[in-house]
Amino acid sequence: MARAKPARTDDGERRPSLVDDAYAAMKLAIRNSDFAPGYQASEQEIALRLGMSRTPVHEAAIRLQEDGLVRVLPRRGILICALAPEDMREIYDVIIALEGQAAERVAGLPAPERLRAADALAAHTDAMAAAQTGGDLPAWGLADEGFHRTLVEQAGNGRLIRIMQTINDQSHRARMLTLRLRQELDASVAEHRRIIAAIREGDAPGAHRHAREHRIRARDNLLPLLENFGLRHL
Amino acid sequence: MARAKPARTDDGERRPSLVDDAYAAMKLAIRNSDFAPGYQASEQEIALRLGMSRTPVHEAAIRLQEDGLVRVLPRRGILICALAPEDMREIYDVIIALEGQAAERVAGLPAPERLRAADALAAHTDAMAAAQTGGDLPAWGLADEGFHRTLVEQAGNGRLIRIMQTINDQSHRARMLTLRLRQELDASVAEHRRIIAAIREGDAPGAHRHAREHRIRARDNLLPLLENFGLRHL
DNA sequence: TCGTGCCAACTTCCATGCAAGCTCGCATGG
DNA sequence: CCATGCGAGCTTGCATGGAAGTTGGCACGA
Repeated sequence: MARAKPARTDDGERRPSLVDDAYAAMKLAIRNSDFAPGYQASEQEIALRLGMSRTPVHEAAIRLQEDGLVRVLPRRGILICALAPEDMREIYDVIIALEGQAAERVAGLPAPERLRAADALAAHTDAMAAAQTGGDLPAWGLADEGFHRTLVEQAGNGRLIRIMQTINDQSHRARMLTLRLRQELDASVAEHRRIIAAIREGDAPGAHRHAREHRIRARDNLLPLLENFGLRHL
Repeated sequence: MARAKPARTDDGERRPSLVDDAYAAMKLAIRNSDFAPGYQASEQEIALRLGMSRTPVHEAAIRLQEDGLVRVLPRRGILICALAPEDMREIYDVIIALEGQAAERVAGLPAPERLRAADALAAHTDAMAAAQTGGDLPAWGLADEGFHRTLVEQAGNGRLIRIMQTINDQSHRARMLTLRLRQELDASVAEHRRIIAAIREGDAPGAHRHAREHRIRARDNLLPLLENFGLRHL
């Protein structure tokens, strides 16, 4: 007989605690800019809104602070972090290094695995091309995100995945803002295809180089946009 | 008149809260293997030992879990994480990528700054050479650590620094264990000097490549040691 | 008008209480 | 002898209260 409230699911995962709920809710709110950067909320207020007491909210705030999304100011509240162009430079430096490494790893996989990975990456890239001809910008963004997430996941390095996840959470708002300003969507598709080709051939250094250069070009397109539009913090 | 218990120091830093104390104490205990990997402690017990209540210990445990040093098992206690050789492979992948990027950045700095950085790096490397001829292994380890920390710090990327700090905390125990097993200390000194030379010349790609290859070689020396000694978890 | 000091309201920090979940050992029945 | 059920004692999850720190506005004096 199935238990009504299993403390663990069958695969060993814990059921979400209130802390997890608060963490997820706050993270989502920050992603969607329901909590705008610079906004200073009190734990009490958030707890009330989420229908729980202050404790789980406080603990979730600690985790979010560790993720770099908020700052907990002692006795003053929770501050939603803003990003300056300088932060985006930092973030891109990390992305450039780690995604290049991930691509190299994927290209170094045994043939069956790396071909499967290449197929998955190609599917995302095809979706990008389709969205581009259809003029569907959100779909393009989603497919692009899928490509990069898949690339990192296929490298099979849990720490690398986790770091990239954190850094992507930080930069999500900036990506959304600049999506409609970018003029070089077709270049991305072409570069993705070069990365995929290198992976298919098992050309690890080539995959590394192409992934790296793809992100470097994206950075060099993005940073001027942010600075010219005077986005001191977003 | 100076206040007895300033809430903030003059440069805007917060005074350590009990949570910070607990975090630092537990982190140190893990570093020193006072808490051995695999050990399962109760928050109550740690709280008692540190002379505080469970709350700050619990919150510190959340931060340590975010750092990957412990796992908080619901209603069962705090488990000190162990590292398998597989984890070290993951960790080295991240180090290889990020330290290469850091070296590139430092080499790309304006001449005065990068020469100052090179001098600092050279000082650490000289200390390594001296410790080596003197047979002082702990001093060698400390100087080596100083070199790599300086290299990353000089790149001036806060996120990169933070990530490397976290990953170094994770691998600290493994480094200590293998320090006395390594046979190639002189190779490290030579490779460091190559990195420094590239930085002095402002040769960013060269600095990147040398830093990368230095860490790749170190990994290829280290991983077999761990596996041959049957260190399933440490 | 402007500067200064003080107080009230609000905030988090931390201790503690209660409830619920997990573990392990013992008793019980096959 | 072995399997099973059950309960005592342990653990943490979460709520809440008191204490202490921070802020902002208002009254007061120059």
